[in-house]
Amino acid sequence: MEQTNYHHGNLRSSLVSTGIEFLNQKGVAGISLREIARTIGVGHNAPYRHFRNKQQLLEAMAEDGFRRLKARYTRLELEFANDPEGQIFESAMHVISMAADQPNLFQLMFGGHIQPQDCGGNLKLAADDAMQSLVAIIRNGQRLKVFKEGDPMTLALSTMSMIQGLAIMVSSGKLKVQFQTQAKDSSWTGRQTLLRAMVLQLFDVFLRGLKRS
Amino acid sequence: MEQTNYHHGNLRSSLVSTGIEFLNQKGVAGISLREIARTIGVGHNAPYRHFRNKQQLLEAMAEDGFRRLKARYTRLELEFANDPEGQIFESAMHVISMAADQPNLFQLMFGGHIQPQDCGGNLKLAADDAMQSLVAIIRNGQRLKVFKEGDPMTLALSTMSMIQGLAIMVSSGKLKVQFQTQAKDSSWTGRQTLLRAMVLQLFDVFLRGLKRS
DNA sequence: TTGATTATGTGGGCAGTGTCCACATGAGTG
DNA sequence: CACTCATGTGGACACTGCCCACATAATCAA
Repeated sequence: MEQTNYHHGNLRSSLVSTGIEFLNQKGVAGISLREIARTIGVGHNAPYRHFRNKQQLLEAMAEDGFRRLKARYTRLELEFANDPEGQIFESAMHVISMAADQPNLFQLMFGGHIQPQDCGGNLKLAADDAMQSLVAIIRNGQRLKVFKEGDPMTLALSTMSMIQGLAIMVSSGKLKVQFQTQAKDSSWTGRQTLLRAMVLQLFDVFLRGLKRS
Repeated sequence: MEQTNYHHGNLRSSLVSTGIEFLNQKGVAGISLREIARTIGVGHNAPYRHFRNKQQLLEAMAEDGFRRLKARYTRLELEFANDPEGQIFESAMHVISMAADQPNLFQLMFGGHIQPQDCGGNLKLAADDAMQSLVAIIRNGQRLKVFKEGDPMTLALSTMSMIQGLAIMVSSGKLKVQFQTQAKDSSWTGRQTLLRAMVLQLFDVFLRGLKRS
């Protein structure tokens, strides 16, 4: 009897998870507190015991996404130690494949639906952590003479922008066409390798620069 | 008597423009067909004579944004002829300052709220035009030996990603902090020059590459 | 054990929304 | 003038977020 869902139980987490399900299926605009409560099998007012607003539920869902993102970041940071280029590319790849797999969640996280200053700092930290990791990676890469010199913050912001941009293009479907038409193999791993190849090309421009010489 | 707004008139364009006003003030989620109709002074069903859906009104508003964007693009393309780097930077600057001035409109245009394949191709063209312009600029820059060689489409996609990423960071307020705290001069031109300086720094990383030499 | 307090879930209700419907009105055309 | 068609009107329905008072289960003090 793990989940004592009789009359009480682990709501809140149920709300968040089925919320994310609905998010993936019907987009941010298609989310309804009442419908979530209905499918969980609970009164239409139960969610208000765990979230003050619909907005707060959305923030909790986004926070869940940020948390997963950060967990993976730190794993990659260890896995590719002493390979800053690998660290950065794999981080980018992770964000981008998340944008490909769960475009709506990505849109919720980065589309301006969330105002980090509203919720109790909990979310703001999660969102900033990625930035902190990036700065650290850049700094390490500069020490190893892999990345160019200069203000690490500026370099990190540029890198973040590039990653976000790629992810946005993927999540909004502007890149999907090209790597879907090629994809005879429609399995997840198939799509993943194609996506990887494409991002590799596009990210290389960023690493080496658009200008000549 | 330009606007015969008595019983008939130029609705549709009124709907779009006051729609954009509401968008700027209250965000995408805060837009209500009924409220728009109410403030225009028209029945709550009048909009349905011009748009099948709320969605279609949103698309029309986004299309308006795309149109303005493209108009500026072609102007810049002429103004900075034979200066591909200038063309690209000014294009980026334009997108980004739009993201700064009207973050909600920008979010509507690129945040996944619009499915270009839905509306009658009219919007899809407007959105793709920017891409076409970029490819042309890149090609010209390659001819002038300013940009590196390689598939122009790939280079254009990278550039587009970088621009989008910067714009997203600005519109979602992740960069606002830094260039607002510095801004003693809070006038539009003041903010604009600060924004310009910041983007210049960040974009330079993209032009020269993150890697060392 | 018992009794009170707190956390959690329930139903009713209200204003507001998007969308469908039948109807009204006005402009334009034969 | 009559007819048609584009455009605008009010009514209605299901649905939503959120507020209220109330019910129930868990927790804890005595």
